[in-house]
Amino acid sequence: MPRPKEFDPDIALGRAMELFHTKGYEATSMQDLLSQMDIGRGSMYDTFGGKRELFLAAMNRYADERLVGLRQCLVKSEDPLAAIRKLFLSFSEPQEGPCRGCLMVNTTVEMAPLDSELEELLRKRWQNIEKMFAGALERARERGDLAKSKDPRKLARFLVNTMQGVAVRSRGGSKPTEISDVVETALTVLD
Amino acid sequence: MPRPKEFDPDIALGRAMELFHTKGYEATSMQDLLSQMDIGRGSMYDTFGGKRELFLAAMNRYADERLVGLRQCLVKSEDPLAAIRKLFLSFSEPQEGPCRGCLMVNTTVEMAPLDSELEELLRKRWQNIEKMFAGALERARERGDLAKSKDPRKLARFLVNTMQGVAVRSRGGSKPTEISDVVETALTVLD
DNA sequence: GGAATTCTTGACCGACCGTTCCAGAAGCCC
DNA sequence: GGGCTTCTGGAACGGTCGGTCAAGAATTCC
Repeated sequence: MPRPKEFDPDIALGRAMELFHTKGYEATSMQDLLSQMDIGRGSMYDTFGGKRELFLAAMNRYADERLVGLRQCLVKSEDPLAAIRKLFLSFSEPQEGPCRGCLMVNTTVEMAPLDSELEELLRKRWQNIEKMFAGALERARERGDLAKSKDPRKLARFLVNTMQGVAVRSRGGSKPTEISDVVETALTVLD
Repeated sequence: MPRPKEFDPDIALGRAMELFHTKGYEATSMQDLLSQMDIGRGSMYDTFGGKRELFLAAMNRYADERLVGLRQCLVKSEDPLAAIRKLFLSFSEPQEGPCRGCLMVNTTVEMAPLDSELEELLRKRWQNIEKMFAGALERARERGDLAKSKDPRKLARFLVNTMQGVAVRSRGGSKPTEISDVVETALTVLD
């Protein structure tokens, strides 16, 4: 039997995720990561493989967590339209800590055109989110909360686009009132 | 009198701008820049100062050009609302070359939280653009093309947010039809 | 206790980073 | 042409990059 690891890979990955979220891929050095994860170089390369692999793992974990959150908010909700409204209005609440935006958006902007594998991965993730919104909107339509004339998929794409824009603004340091203006206006398309 | 430069700083800056636009700040090396700009190291540092200064110059030039384009489209238009519609619909036209998005959005995402000087610069730029939209919407309202109940500044923020989202999607490799869905839906808030 | 296996630590690697510097070329004025 | 000044090209700088590797510590099985 092998000697057990002295650190928890999940915790270390979580710390790496935070760092990538804050600084992006290129601006984060291995030394940054190692000191933040509090493990040695060897442990890092043995466990995760390398910087790129570590980043991919962090990205996927972030996306998974976001997806779970959205699913809980959208799919399991009894009133999908109200859930969407609540979700978007929550974007304009002031958040603790520095403005980091959304790691998926940050990565799409920083790396998608330069890394076709990552681009494909992100495309599927965004599609997945879009489908979740489309499903919720479809349910809202069947419940009679959304006009029959509306196209759920088109609306879903629009909502995702609004989220992406808000993520940019958020990372740019926009004040909550500005974001509030945006989401309130965006939500009027559901009326 | 000094010996004249053998290269045109404007052209060199334009080439640097393209490279930064495509690859971002961190992922672009001085060697990349020098070979693309086709000048020597010394000339570069004498003329522009360094990588960061070069980037700032490139950013400002890009923002200036974008601003001029928007001004021509929005401020000088006789029918502001139609101009806005035309502008946004143009986003969904297929574009030549690789998907690079918008340098202002890319920089906001990559660097704003890590560089307070750049963050402030970008904030002013975005505000400027927002004001231009707000002005056009105000004129549309006075012309009777926009309902009196609409808030031009709120709408302007929303439109800028939509642009930012579209820039993200564009850099992520979205197809024109997807972007078309987004802008068509977004434009319905003007009705 | 001894052997086997795995984990940890940190020295070390070549490559590349952005930057500096200088010798020489090239233009202008007298 | 002589004397400036500026520009050019490339060598060289220290530092840091991501990654490798080996020696020693720690754990389990026999």
